[in-house]
Amino acid sequence: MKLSTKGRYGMKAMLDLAIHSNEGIVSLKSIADRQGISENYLEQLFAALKKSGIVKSTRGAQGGYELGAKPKEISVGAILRALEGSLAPVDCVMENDASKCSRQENCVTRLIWEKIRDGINDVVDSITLDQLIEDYDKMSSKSDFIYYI
Amino acid sequence: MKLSTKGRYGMKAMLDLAIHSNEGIVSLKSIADRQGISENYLEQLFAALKKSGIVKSTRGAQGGYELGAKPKEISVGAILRALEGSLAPVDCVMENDASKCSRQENCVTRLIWEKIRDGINDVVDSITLDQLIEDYDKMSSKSDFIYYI
DNA sequence: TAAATACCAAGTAAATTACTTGGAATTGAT
DNA sequence: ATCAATTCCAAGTAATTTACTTGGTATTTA
Repeated sequence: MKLSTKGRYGMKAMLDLAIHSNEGIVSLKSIADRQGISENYLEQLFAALKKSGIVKSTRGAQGGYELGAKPKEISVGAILRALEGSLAPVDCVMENDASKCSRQENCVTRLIWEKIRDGINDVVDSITLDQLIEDYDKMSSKSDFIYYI
Repeated sequence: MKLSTKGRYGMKAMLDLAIHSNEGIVSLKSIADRQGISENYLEQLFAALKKSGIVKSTRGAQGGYELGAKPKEISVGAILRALEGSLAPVDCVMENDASKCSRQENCVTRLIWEKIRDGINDVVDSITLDQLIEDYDKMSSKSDFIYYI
């Protein structure tokens, strides 16, 4: 039940992008340098994020990425699902998928998986990027030290 | 963010054990046969369950397993944690662990992981085996078909 | 025209998962 | 006393997944 590096790095990168987006378009190289993530690997993550409309890109020199919507409209859930796929704990309760097993109506353990799925979705969909930016600003103003993302 | 077969099979097996425990001690072979899981693999799962006190064993012929506590006292969370380890989505927010990173105090993404962890724990710790047995009994009485676990 | 960037497809080493194999130890039934 | 049924235990292994890397092409600005 662990997130992969896709979710972890992607979340860090998205927060980094959000925090630096007042400076205009942000290159992957700058995110990679600040966050200590491989730039080539970030490319793959941002391809997925772009496909979901969470970021938009500008090609060419001085190009880079920016948020695809307002921070308030981008949830942690959307980011994680773009990167990790459905957050359902087992395939048989994936939201949209057809891989539902034949036992679906009469399965007791299925009830458990649905509750876990809903619990996770409720949490991640209730947190938006702007809340995290706020958290970051608070930490920045309080601490003398560097404020990690 | 998927459960492994340990969690999935183990949960099924535990429910099977709970439902059949009125018939006395239950052998792994019988669980394996009913649930279509490899008996040898179940052994590994039950070793972990036993270590956590969730089941207790009787060796020798006519031996097997029984619940280590009343169904009401065994939560889905305890079962899943025995089999999968901590349900925290990333290592840095594992409940008991020392692998906390140096940034712990000033990390914004950490706040996300903690909320997800707490959301999952709240759900799984609130479901107990006796509730699932009740669900199973309800399904059994309503449906003409077989009532899967 | 050159540098900086996004975009793309494939390859790969390491780790993890999902088991299997081959036993030894224990116990109840005959 | 023996045998069959069981738990218990340690290793081995094939397949899959993860976490990248490599080696480009396309696009845009300076």
